[in-house]
Amino acid sequence: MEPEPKPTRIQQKNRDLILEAALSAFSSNGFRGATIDQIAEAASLSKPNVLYYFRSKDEIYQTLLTRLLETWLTPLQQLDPNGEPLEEVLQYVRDKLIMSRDFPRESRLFAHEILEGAPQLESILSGELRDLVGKAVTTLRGWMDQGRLAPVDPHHLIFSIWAMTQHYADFDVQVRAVLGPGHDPFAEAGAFLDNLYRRMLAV
Amino acid sequence: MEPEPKPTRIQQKNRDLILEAALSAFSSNGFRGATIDQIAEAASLSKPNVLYYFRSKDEIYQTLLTRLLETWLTPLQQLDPNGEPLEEVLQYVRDKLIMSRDFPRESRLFAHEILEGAPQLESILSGELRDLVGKAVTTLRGWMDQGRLAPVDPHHLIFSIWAMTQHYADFDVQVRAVLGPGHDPFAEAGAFLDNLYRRMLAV
DNA sequence: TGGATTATTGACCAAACGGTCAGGATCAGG
DNA sequence: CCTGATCCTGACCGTTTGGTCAATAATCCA
Repeated sequence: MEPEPKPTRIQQKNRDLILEAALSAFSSNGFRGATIDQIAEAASLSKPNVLYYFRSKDEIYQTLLTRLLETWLTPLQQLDPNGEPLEEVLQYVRDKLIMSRDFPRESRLFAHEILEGAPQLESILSGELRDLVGKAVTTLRGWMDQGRLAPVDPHHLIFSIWAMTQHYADFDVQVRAVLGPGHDPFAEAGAFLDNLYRRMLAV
Repeated sequence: MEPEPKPTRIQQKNRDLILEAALSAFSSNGFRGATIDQIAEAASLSKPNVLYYFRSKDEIYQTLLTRLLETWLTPLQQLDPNGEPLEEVLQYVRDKLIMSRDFPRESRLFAHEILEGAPQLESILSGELRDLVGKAVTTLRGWMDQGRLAPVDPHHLIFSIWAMTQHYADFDVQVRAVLGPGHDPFAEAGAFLDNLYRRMLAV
């Protein structure tokens, strides 16, 4: 095993700077579209200096992706089997919409990765993610069997929540262009989705 | 005005070949991720030959995008104000889901473009598209005012349909990874969405 | 069939890109 | 204040990429 020395103060700061800059770059241009120069400039570092902290562009991307994945999946884990079914689902929808509003770059980063066939995430998708979703599906199906939630396909219920909440981050330009000025997409979406899932899931 | 000579047989064939190859390349790698060599190989042409038919990579992309946009927006225009409200909406959902199933590359091409801020489409989004959506919104609102459809925000109703149907094309890898083998995502989604919009919109 | 038009390509170019390296600046600890 | 470790950079390298061009091949039509 390698000693794995603890990072110095400067290392901490610069690694964070780089990852922050990389998040912006990768999320708006995809992996291939983003350049190290771009990241370096956004982080106010020289290109060789960026490559002093990360061995390659790939390593920056990989680090960013895995570091963000956990955060991204947290809300789904908070679905409480002992809670009030409808309220639990609505809370999940709210959480996901808030994440789209407050962390649109993260959402777009994952969107890019999946769109391009998820070369880095494939194993996680059909591993950790599948298990996590599996648990949620069991919980949801339990509620439906008990007659506390209208019976719908639980997998597709989850997909629908992902699709509709992330849409407001990933397709933000389109949403705003179509709505025109004088709209607050996220506020309106909050009300719309609350109503939608109440109607769909109320027994 | 330029004479604009009519294309020869060979021009017709090779332009189509190139656009077909470009659709595959751009949809799976985005604009920057795709290369002219890649397109040339997929079209079984040499790179200079590709550039003989299109002046630049940009021109290929632009041509592809505008040529596909009309097809992409057709279903929304078919919303008939004189039809049965619920049935009209359900038909639109069905049409959009079929397009996701049969033309996933087109869906991903647009997804990439919007994700990256829609540099080429911005004017269309807040022009033609906004108008088109505006008409549909008027129709929907009319139905709701007449009490023939449950009252929901028409704009976000349309967004929800886009989000949920295109999700199955754009996030195909994720959907399949989470579902595991032995599933037909599009068939299941068809039933799920039919039920969803019935429950949401029934008076 | 001949000559003009159209189609095709190998060789090439400049810019952008990911990455390396030797050497100098800075910093932390004794 | 010295010394070793960490930090930083200008110059450089090989490759990829978008695009050009002169020359050759195929096609068309009078």
